[in-house]
Amino acid sequence: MDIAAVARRAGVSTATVSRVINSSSKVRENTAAKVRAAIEELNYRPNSSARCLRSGRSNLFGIIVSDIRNPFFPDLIEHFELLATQHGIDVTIANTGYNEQRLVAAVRRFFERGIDGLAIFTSEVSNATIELLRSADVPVVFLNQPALAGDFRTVTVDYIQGFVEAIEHLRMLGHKKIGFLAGPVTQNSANRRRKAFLAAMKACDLSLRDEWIFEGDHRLTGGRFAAERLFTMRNAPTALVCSNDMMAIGFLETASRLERRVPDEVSLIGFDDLFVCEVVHPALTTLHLSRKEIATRAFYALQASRNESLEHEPAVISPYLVPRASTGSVARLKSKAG
Amino acid sequence: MDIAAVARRAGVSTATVSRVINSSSKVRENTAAKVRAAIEELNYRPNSSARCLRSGRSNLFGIIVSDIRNPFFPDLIEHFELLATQHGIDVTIANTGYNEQRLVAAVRRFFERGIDGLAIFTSEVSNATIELLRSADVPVVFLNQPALAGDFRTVTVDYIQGFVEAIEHLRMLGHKKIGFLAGPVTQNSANRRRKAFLAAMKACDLSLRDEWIFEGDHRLTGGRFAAERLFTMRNAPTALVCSNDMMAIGFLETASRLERRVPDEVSLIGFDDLFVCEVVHPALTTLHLSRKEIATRAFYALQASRNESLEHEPAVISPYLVPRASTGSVARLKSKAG
DNA sequence: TTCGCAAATGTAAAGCATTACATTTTGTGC
DNA sequence: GCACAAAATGTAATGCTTTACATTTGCGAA
Repeated sequence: MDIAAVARRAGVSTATVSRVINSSSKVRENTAAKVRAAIEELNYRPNSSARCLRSGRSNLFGIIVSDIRNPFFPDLIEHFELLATQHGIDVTIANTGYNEQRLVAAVRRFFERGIDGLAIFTSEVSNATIELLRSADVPVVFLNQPALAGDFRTVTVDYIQGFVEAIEHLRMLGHKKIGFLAGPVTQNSANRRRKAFLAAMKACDLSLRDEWIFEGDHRLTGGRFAAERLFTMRNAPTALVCSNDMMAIGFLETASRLERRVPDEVSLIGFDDLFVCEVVHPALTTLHLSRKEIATRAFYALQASRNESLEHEPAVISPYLVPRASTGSVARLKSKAG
Repeated sequence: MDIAAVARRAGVSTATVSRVINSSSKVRENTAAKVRAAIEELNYRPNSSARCLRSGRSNLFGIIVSDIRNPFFPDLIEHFELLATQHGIDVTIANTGYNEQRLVAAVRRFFERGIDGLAIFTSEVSNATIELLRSADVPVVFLNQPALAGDFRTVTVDYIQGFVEAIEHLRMLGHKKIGFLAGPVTQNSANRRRKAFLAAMKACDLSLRDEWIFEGDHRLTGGRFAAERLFTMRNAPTALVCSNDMMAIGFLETASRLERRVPDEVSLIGFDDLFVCEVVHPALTTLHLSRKEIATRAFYALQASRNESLEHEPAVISPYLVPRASTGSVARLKSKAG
């Protein structure tokens, strides 16, 4: 059941069979039909190792995420995979668990397999990794690494605009003491969010105290710790914006355990809009970030790289606020306190 | 940067280099060291297409899940991938979205890539698919397809035992009118859960009315609809066991929207123990199903197949009850009603 | 009918690692 | 120092497809 068998059966050469399979050059319709019939009858499937070895193309895209347990990423994966499959491209996935070592290992493995494109949806990207990526001649697209836009394609999120929207929303509700639950300093994507938040606060003419910035880890745990801290500090912020939903959800969980009420005691805003936001209590106000759009932009960026179409306009995604029950008027809060 | 370059640099033949890489036969330590040095210096990485083509081994396992958005599966994937990586095996993932077509397509693609093992964590498995799997000589392991245990390795969940535990728990709380929110009839795994629930009810000497069985889809939606039905029916069950957590969570969401109280008006039990169970309101009582154990058993089943070790004992996983806030005493319920 | 050109098809090399088999080296016992 | 078995290494074929280049076919014009 190799290509030679098909060729014999169809009474043509292997080259012709190959041409039919790849539609790489014209074959008379008559001949093509015979070949297709033979393929069908023998139930032939080309061996992708051989194809990849010979042609240098694998028809395989790699996608690397930092935390597959964060529902943000499965969404991203699903959209990306669907799109790729529609284009006849396979996708292979790696999860780093926020670990740079695992990222490098994954990149190596992918390169050995000769992937044709690589989407990196993680933030822990060291210089060594960048070098590694540069050395291989493979199209790469990053999420939220605008600093790399010179060398690689990028899809970035307009965090500032998103945070401004969140802060405006809180201000309308009367909040002035707004805190931020940040991601780990070791991740440059988390740092971008942090900086964007500061910039947004400045843009909104609000001042931010150092002790209103809480350090987190982008997982549930980070939110849990932050809640314990916030509810025991004096002069706590009346509203907290979180760097992602997972932490906001962890915050809610602990708040509920401590019998503290959101938004009555503190208003909370997340980031991402995971499906869980609708089912937690109270439903979480958050900034929606479209996974479909990110996946689509990333995918086409890779396709464009492959086709040497060199227009290099970085895609920018705008999040937007989805108001739910976790944010409330500061007046209500004060009346309770007083 | 092919193997010949390494061989030249180390002053040996390509065969020797290959032997060092694969530790396939003895090489004098002295020689091996030279080879390793050459590999290091040239930063050589073997081309996996060539290896796979020649050896017939790809060092690649495939894993297919039915719904990557259901947090159950990312957990499974993470554990499986971690284990595989530790054993030097790559993992490639496909998501079917409960669609049999996509399952078949994924299997085909995987076979073309010459995967060495395939873990199928989906339930929509048709006979045509079984045939396809049988025709290829690749180790396969299924989750919850005990009917296939004759032909393939399987990991199964002891649903009956799990449901008995859930029902006993409810009975202790005084419930006798217990309903079931089932998964789609088109999935045989869902059917197994349904049958197991019926068996468990019988084992507990409880009777079950037909109208207390709700049809769902194993996603949030199914739970939402079920809640709307249950809260408007007369003679509704006082407790509801769900075929999975996603539906239970959808149920909670709609209950909250309808301002109906769980467990005051109805007790709710889920299945899986997703991370969200702790953060929804009320926290969801559920049956914990260990993803780590499933992943581990499945992985070693594949490894065993590869090594021709033919002991064929199907692994059985026992879920256990995790009581949380969504189940309550029926007395409390009656006092409210009365 | 014949010529010439473009289109279609065929031939065979190449891509890179593994491995059966052949050959050389090493080490042991005398 | 020699013979011989065992261990280490080398040679070259092999896996399957793609593709550069060579050849044949088809077709319109003369």
